[in-house]
Order: sequence, then C-alpha cells, then structure tokens
Amino acid sequence: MLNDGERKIMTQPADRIDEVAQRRAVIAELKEQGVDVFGSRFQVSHSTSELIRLYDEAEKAGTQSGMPADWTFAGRLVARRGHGKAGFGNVQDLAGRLQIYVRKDIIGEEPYALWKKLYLGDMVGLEGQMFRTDKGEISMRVEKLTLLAKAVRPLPEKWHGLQDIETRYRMRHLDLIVNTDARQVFLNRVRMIRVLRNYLDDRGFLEVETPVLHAIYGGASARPFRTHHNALGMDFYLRIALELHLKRLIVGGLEKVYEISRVFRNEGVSVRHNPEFTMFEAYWAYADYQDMMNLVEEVVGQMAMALHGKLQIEYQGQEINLTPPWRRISFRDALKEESGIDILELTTLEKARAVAEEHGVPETDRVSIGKILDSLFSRYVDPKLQQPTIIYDYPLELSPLAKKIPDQPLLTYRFEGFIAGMEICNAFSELNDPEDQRARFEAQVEAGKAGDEEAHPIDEEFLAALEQGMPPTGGIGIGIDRLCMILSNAASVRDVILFPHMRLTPEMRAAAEEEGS
RNA sequence: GGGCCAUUAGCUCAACUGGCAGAGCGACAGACUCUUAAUCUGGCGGUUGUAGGUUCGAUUCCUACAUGGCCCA
Repeated sequence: MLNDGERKIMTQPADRIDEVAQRRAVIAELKEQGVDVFGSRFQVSHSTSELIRLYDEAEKAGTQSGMPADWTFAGRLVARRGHGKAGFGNVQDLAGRLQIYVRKDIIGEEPYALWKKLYLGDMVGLEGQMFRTDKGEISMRVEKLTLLAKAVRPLPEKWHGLQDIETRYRMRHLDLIVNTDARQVFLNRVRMIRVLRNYLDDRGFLEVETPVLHAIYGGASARPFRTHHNALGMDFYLRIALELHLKRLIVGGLEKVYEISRVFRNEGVSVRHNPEFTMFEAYWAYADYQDMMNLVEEVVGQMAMALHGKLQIEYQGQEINLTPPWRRISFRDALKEESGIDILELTTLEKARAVAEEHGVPETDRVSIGKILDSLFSRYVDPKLQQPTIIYDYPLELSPLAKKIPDQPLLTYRFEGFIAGMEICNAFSELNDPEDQRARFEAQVEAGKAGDEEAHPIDEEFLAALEQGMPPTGGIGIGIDRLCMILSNAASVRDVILFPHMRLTPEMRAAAEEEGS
C-alpha cells in the first residue's frame, strides 16, 4: 500500500521528490551506515525545566563551573539554527524546552554528520554540560547526541503552528507537540481529576467500577447507543449514566461510593456535546442534597486553586467567582423571575401546553409537562446563570429518581449547579421508596409512549435493590468535560477531549467500505 | 434540522471587476563555531476540497456534494 508521499514520487520527476520521500531517503541512508534510527532505551537524568532550574541555582551559589557533564535529557527537536561547524537547537519535552549547543570539535566528526542529518521533529537524547550562552540563555553544550526516532513526516510550520481546527482534533498528536496551550488544557484535566479523587478518597469514598453494557438503560434523560453481544444473542445499551448501579452498591452497604468514567448519549455533536463524555457520580449514605451542595462547591473550589491558585477565574472574557457559597435560588423562583411563569400553576399537560405555545416552545418538546418545563428553563434561565448558581427543588416531572419534598407534592429535593450558562452538576436526595420509584418509572414509560424519546424504561433489578431497603442517600453527578472547559477557559468541549468524535473524511469512508465488503 | 462562512504548496496565508496561481516558514543544494522566527546565495514545490454547469477563458460566477467552523432551533 502506497502512502501519499510515495504515490506522489511515482508521478513526479526525480528532482521533484517531496519532503516525506526525502526524509525516508535519509532514514535509509542512515540505516545503511549502521545508525540505530529508531533507538532504544535512553536513561533520562533530568527534564528540561529541572536542568534549567539546577543550573540557575548553581549559578546563584557560584558553583556552576563544577557541574557534571553527564546529565541527560530527551525530547523532540523543534528548532535548529546552524552555523557550519556548530549549531543551536531547541529540544522539547513535557516540561518545556531547552536550547542545545552542538559543536563539531566537541562531539566529533561522525556525530556532527548525524546532527546535520537531523530534521525538525526528530526525537533525540542529549548528554552534556549546562552553561549560559553569551546572549544569556541557559543551554546544554552537547557531548553526546543519540538519535531516538526519526520523524518521517514534517512538523507544522514553526511560527504560526497548527491553526487548522479540524487537523488539531483529528491529529491531536500534532496539536500537543506544537500548541503549548492545548497541552496545558489536558494537563489541567489530569490535575482536576486528581483533585477530585483525592477529595473523595480523603473522605472515605470507595472508587468502584460498574458495567458499561446495560441490558436496560436509565439514570438520565437521553437516547442510548445500542450494541450487540454475539454469544448471548442479545442487544445491550451503552450506559447513559452511572446512577442505578451505584445506588445498588449503597443498598449493598458500601455507604460511600464514586465512579469516574465514560457515559454515552446518542445525540448530536456541538460545542458542548460529544457522544461519549466523562461522568463523575458519587453516592453518600445518610447524607442529602444539602451535603452535595457543599461537596460541589468545595471540590470545584479546590480544583480552581490547584489550577489557578485562586477562586476567581476567567471564562471567555468574563470573571467567574467560585467562592462558596454560590448563589442559591429555587427552580420555581428562577423561572418566575426570568419568564413570569409559575410552575405550580402548570398542573395539567393542557395548561402546560398552552403556556408552551404562548412562549414558542417547539412542538416536539410539548410531549410532557417535564419536557415543557425543561425547555422553558433552558431558554429563559440557563443563559442567565453565568456566575456559579445552584438551582434547587426541581419539578417532579423532571426528576424521576429524586425524593419528593413532603409538603410540596410537585417538587423534589434536587439541584443543578450552573457556571457560565452551563449545567455542570446534578444532584438529589435519592428516592428510596420503592413504590414511589415504581410509579415514577411508570410515568416515564407513559412519557415515552407520548413521544418523549429520552424517557427510560422500568428497571426491575434496580427496583428489587430498592425493595431491599436503601438508606437515605445524597447523590451527585458532575460532567467532567464541561467543568474542564470552565476551568481551562475552553470554548468548545472538543478542546478538552483528546480525541473528539468527528465525521469520517471521504478517504476514511472509502477505506471503511472496502473493509466491510 | 435551518442559516451564514471557510476549504489555494507540507504548514500559515495572498491573488482587485472572470484574464499567466504568489509570499513566508519548512524541505533541497551551498556558505557560516554564540544563534534563538539565525543570516546569506540558488533552485524546487500546485488535481485551487469533489463532481457538474456558465464562459473564448473559472481560484474567482452558478448548482450539488463532502469536511470543518460560527449562529439559530
């Protein structure tokens, strides 16, 4: 199978060989000379930033002349400036970049010839002596140069870098090499999740793993993906939430559990939606939704401190203040304030539909009171919730898994947290009355029959667990991707997902069809 | 699902009203032992997203499609 470069060579005269072919030719030449072009283990003694810091400290102590000449580091050659018998380069590792100074009279004839045959993008290991150049840059004077891997493909342009958004998502490795801010986002993400784990582990929560393949989907309002198990001869759904299995563990006496993992929702892709995304859910026996409000405020605050060292962060040009407590307002009051609609007056589907029509709710959303309320709320209230806000006491119709408020038959102990107009968490005092839960499931089935495609079916296994007796429990789910957007100032969810889902390119589709036939 | 915009050299981008498709970087050949977007000299590099249409002539105008982006639902 020919690659693009090779295909081009065959249609071009010999003096018009493209860059990839040139690089392949050099690799062949080096192999001929016995050079290990794709090297093996290399002992790295320091990172670039450590080397710079250590030299800087030695200089301040006046001991730099006694520094060892056998320190090593490794990385990708990202810039090079030649001078005939000497040259400078910049080598990048995860920690940063370090300038290297390569002299023929130091490393020798043959190694210098190898240096001349290096391309931008090649992976190298360096050993040498730290020093400061006349222009003042801490650098390594290379004593030994080891080729660790040749790059067949060139890097994106060094000054403007990789701008093309599509290529950044499809070829994330290039994005990570070239765009330091992209790399920073994913380092932020790692740190965020570490903070979250530490927070929960410190408080005695158990991290567990529950099935991804579900015979019956539930725990959220969403359309599922379907897949098939050949040996069992049955269809499965990819989970849309972690909720129901985790609550079964609460019934089982695990008391405090959490899971951080992928869920799948069969919906469109957008700036805020990827079909698979990372969900965090925690359940805490004997607690309630008030405890969950404190939890989310604390943990998000700790994340912000870990990433930015403060609770005031900037998101898309506006300052967001994450200092607890966040503004708290009930669902009813929030909707009334922004639209004048009082949810307690929408007691029948007819009344709700009339209001919905009046406010221009699309017909497809007018299938149930729940859907209508959801639609009205998203339109009038969501965009107003820029500063962190907790919206509490959600309508019953929207909350099939939350406990009712005793003297408010239409409301539940449920809240959602919003930042920058985005829903970032969803929590409730969990419904633990199995009879009530069965009735809620049945209402979902009715909503499904009425055309709500996001309604879910009855889960008998879950009900059997509830019938065993579940302690009163507080539960919460946090969408990690959106929180990462906010904490990393990313406009699109695709900027915080390493490999966001994209349509097939025509070439990929052709290859897939060939494979399938 | 609807609207708008984009797609030109490996990368980042130009090309006036329809009239010979250009530049910078990278890569190639050469010079250069403190440069850092190194510099200097020389040559190379194109199915203008795909398929049609209008035209003497299309990167440019029209249609459809593909991919991406933005806005709306």
